[in-house]
Amino acid sequence: MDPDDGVERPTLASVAALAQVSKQTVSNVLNAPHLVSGATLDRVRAVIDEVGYRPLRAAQQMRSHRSQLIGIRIDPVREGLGGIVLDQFLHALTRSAEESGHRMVLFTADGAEGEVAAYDELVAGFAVDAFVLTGTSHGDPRTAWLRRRRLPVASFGRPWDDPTGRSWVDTDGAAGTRAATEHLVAQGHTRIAFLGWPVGSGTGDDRRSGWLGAMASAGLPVAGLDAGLPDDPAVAQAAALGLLAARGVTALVCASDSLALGALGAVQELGRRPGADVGVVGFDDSPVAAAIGLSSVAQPVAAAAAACIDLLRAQLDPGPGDDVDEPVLLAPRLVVRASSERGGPQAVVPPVLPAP
Amino acid sequence: MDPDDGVERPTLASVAALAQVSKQTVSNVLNAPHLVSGATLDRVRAVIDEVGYRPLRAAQQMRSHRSQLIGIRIDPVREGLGGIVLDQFLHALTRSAEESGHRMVLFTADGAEGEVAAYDELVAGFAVDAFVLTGTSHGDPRTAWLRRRRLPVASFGRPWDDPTGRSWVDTDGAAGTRAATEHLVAQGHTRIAFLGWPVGSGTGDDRRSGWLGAMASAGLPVAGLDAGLPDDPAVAQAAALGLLAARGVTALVCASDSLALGALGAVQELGRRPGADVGVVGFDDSPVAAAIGLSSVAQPVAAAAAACIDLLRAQLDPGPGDDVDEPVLLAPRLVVRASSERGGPQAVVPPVLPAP
DNA sequence: CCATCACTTTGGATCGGTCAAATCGAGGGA
DNA sequence: TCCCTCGATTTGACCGATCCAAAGTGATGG
Repeated sequence: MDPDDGVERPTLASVAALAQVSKQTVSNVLNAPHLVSGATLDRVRAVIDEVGYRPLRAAQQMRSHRSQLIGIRIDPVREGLGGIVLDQFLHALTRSAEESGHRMVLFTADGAEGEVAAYDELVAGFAVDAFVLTGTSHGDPRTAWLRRRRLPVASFGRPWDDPTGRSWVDTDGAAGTRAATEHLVAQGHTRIAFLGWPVGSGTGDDRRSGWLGAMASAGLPVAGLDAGLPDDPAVAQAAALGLLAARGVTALVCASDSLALGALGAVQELGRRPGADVGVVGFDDSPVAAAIGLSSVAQPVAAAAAACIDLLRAQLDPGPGDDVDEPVLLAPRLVVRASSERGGPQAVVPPVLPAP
Repeated sequence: MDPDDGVERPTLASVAALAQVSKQTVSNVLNAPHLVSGATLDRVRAVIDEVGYRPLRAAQQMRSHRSQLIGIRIDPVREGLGGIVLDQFLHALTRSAEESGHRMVLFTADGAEGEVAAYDELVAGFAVDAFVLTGTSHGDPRTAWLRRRRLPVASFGRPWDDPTGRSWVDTDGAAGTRAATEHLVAQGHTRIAFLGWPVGSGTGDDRRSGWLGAMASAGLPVAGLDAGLPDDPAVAQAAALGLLAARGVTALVCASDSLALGALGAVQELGRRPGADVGVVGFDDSPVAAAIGLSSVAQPVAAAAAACIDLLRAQLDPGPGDDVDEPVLLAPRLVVRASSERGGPQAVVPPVLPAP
C-alpha cells in the first residue's frame, strides 16, 4: 500500500551484517582505519558507499558528548547598512564550520539575560559544542557565563574594554582607513576629512586612528577635518556640506557606508562631481556601495569566519602547536569604485531625504 | 584539583532518584502530565526546577526520530539590496521556530546538486526534521528530492512555474505596488511610471500587475510608462531620466529599492525635489531606504516566517483542522517616507556612480 | 610442540531518553 | 466475598552509535 520512501535508513548494524563483520569493525573503518586490515577495510567501505550509510550524529553524541553544533545569536535588528557584514560573516561561518564537520545553529535572545537563558537551553538541550559571539564586550554576563561553563568561544570583534581579552578575531579598522586615506593621497588630494562616530566607541576610534596615522605620515593637516557623528546619512550630509564648502576639503574617508552616503549627497548638492572633484570612501562594502559605485573598505569576512572556526577547533580538541585562544587581527581590503577615482567614469546620485 | 564546573548535568535518572520515582514517571511529567497524579506531579516538577533539568534532545531523538532541527540554506551571495529581506526573514524564522521548540540549522551549497547532497547529509547525519526553502522553482531537483523523501517543506516565495504548487508562503507583490500607486495618486500624481524588471520573472510581473491595476482603477494611462530593466541603479537612473524629462512623469513606482535609488538619482540630476516634485516608492524596505528617506513597500517577514513554521508544524504532526500545505499569501505594508510626501521635509541625494 | 606477541576482530555495557507492557492498589458491581 | 475495571506507577527492552576489555588468528621463537 504505502511505498514509503523505499528502504530503511542504514545503521551501523545493518552495514556490519552486509559486510559480514561486527559493528565495532565498521566503526573502526570510519574512526580508526589503521586498526583494520586492508581487505576488510575495502569490503566494509564498499558496503558503506553502496547503501549510503552515515553515522547518526545523535547516537554518536550520546557517547562522545559532542553535538557538532556551533551556536550563534542572530540579532533582531541590525542597525544601519553594516548589518550586511554580519550576514556575509554568517555565510562564511557556515561554510567554514561545514569543512570541519560542524553546523551552525541559530538562536535569538532579548537582552543579555535572555541570551544567557538561550545558552543554557542550547547547551542543556541540544548540547551545542561552542559559540561564536559578535559584538561582545568582555565584561558582560554572557561571556562570564560561557567561561564559567568552560565552553569554547570565539568572538568576532575585539573586547575593547579588555585589551587582555583572548580568543577573538577582528578586522584591523585602522589599516582599512589608512589604505583609504593613502589611496586618496595618491589621487592627489591633500584636504582629506574623516567622517566618523563620536570618540568613545572602540571600532570608531580604531577607524579614526588609521586616517590620523596616514595623514601624519603624508605630512597633511587634520585640524578641523575630523567629524564625530551618529551613523545617519542626513546628518553626515550636513556635516560634509560644511567641510566641503567652508574648509576646502576635497576628499572624505568615512567610518561607514551610511556616512559615505551622506557625504556623496553633499558632493552632489554642491554640484561637484563625485570621484572626479571629490573623493569619497566608505567602510564595510555593503551592497549599497556596490550598487551606487561607492569605494569602500571591505572586511575580510571569509577569513574572519575561518579564523573563528579555527579558534573553536583548537579549543575543542587542542592539538600540538595550537595557540588555543591567540587573538587574530585581519587586514581589510579597499575596493575602489567610481566615487574615489579621478580618471574614472562620471557619476550621478540619489538623494538623502530628511526623516519625517 | 580540578573544580570542573561544579555539578554533573542532571539526567532523567538523577531526577527520578531525587524525586523517589521511576524514570518513566519523570518522563510522563514532562510529556504526558495527565497520566500523573497531582502530588507526584508537584514533587517531580519541584525537583526538575531545582536541579534545572532539561531533556537531552539527542537522547529523545534516538527513539522519537525527531531532532527538532529545521534546515535552511544560506546563500553565498545575495544579489542587490533585497538580500536584507532574507536576512530579516531568517531572524523571524529563528524566533518562530524557537516558539515551537525548534532550532534553525544553516547549510551552504553550490548549485542544485550540491544542495541535494547537503540535504542528504543533514537528513542522514543530523536527522533534520524539515526544510525551509527560499527562491525555489517547483520543478527543480531539490524540491523533487525532498518530496520523494516525504520531508516537510515550506517555501518562502511562490513556485511561479507551477501554480498548483502548495506549501508556500509569499508576499502579495501586486498588493504592494497597488498601495504604492494609490498612495501616489492620492498625492495628486497622474503620470506615474513603473520601473521594473523585464517581463518574465514571476515576482517582477506580480509587482508590475499591481501598478497596472491601480492605474486602471484610477483611470490613468500607462502607455509608455512601463520600464523593464536589470536591477541596477545606474541603468534605472538613465531610464528614469527619460521618463521624467520626456514623458511628463512625476512619480515612479519601483520593483526594488535598487531601481528606486536610480530613480532618485535622476530626480536629483534634473534639479527636481524628491518628494515635493517627484514621488518615488521602492520595494523591500531595505536599510538603505530607511537611511536615505525612501518610501518603500515592506514585506511582512515576521508573518511570513511564522506562516512557514506553521506549515511545517502542520506537516510534522497534523492536528485536526490543519490544512497541511495550504499556500499563504500575505499583504505587504507601505512605509511612507520623504521621497513620496509632498508636504514632507525637503530632500537631498547621494549619487549613483557608473561601474568601472 | 607450545608459549609469546602483534595484529584483528568481537561481545557486551553504556550514553539518556521513550515505548509497550506489566504491576499494583483502590473502588464498584454482581 | 469475588472479580473486574481503572488510574498510577514501574519494569524492561530499545534507539544507534562508541568505549573497553577480551578473544581469535597467525607468525615467530625457544
